[in-house]
Amino acid sequence: MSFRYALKPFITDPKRHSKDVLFYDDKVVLIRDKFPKSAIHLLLLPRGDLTTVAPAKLTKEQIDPLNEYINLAKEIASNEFYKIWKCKNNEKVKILALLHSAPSLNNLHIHIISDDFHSPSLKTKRHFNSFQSPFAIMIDEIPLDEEDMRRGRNYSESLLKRNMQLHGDDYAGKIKVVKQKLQSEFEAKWIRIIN
Amino acid sequence: MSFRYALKPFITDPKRHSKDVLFYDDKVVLIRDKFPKSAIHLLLLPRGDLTTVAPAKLTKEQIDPLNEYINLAKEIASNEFYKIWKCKNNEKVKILALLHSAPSLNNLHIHIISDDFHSPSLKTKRHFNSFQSPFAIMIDEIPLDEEDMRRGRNYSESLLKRNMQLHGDDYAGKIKVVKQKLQSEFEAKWIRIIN
DNA sequence: TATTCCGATAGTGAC
DNA sequence: GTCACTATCGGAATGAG
Repeated sequence: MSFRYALKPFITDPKRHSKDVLFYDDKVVLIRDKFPKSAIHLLLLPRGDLTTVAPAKLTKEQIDPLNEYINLAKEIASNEFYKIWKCKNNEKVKILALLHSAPSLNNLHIHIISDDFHSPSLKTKRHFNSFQSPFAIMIDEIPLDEEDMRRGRNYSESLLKRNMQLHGDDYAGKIKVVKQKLQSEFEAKWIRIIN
Repeated sequence: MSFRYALKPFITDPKRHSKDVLFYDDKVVLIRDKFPKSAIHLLLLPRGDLTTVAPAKLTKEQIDPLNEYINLAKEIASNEFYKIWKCKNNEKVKILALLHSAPSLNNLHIHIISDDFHSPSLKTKRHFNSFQSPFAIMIDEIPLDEEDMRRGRNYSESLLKRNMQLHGDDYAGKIKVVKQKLQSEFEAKWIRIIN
């Protein structure tokens, strides 16, 4: 089987992967991303026919029934985050729910991810842009407009190659600099809970 | 002093560098290249006013008096080569005399080099193209035509970035493949003399 | 185009 | 569109008693 179906075993048999599964029922499976791009990074996997739908083609009717699961997943992600990190100034962690406009894994998966992007697995400009450019389709953007260019694969891929932008600053392709910036921002806000 | 004058000490004081100097008189110094790009690679350094002339601007009147030195240098290079290598089929080693059209070292230097380009110091496409493209000005091409594009630095530099070509085959930028090819050709022809 | 160091970029293969 | 590996490509510094 191709790497493009790496998520399929979790959908078909969540019990077999209890170590990585945080929640499941007959509609969804919630797992930890194997290569987390933030301090907390989960994937919400619909189990039914939805698993074959392209993110850019999702309809309101398809996404609405998932909203309660998305909120649940955000809550679980938040709890997982607070198991490890404590805020220095009483702010709450911000959890995003989004889809990649041109994912490489074929089973539909919603990213549930904290907004820090501070992680050893975030290594490349593509990683960064897949969350910090319009390549990331926020859940509330669904359904995409009929003319949205992210329906086209070529345009979506071009978004991954563009210069990295953070807080309005252009970092070109300097991922090392971006990662240092993200790290110092994270460390300014969060402190690890010793356990 | 800038790296661009790395050859100057040899010209001004050849006695001080006897380990690297194979011949000198009041007109020239012949040294081993510090980063040889072939089995044998020497540099012939004119000592007088010629040391400041750009290779592409050399005149016939300037180069003619050097011809006997060039022949001597080729002879010395050949002898040095045969101290280490023996041909498997009685062919002679071919020694080239050439200049780089846009050298990075400012003192005029004529490369005296065997035509194998089999050396650990030949590492990059630029190295290869500096000898195996028109960037290499053969001694008998001097003086260059007035319209020769190699008089322009931009054009000369572009020659270093072009695809590598060997025996009419295009190797794109694949220096690893080119080096393997050069190595097998060298080993097919020459055998090291144990000493 | 001198080298060297570092980092960004690009192609490949995975079953 | 994934990751991991390898290799290629690209800029910057290089000294200075």
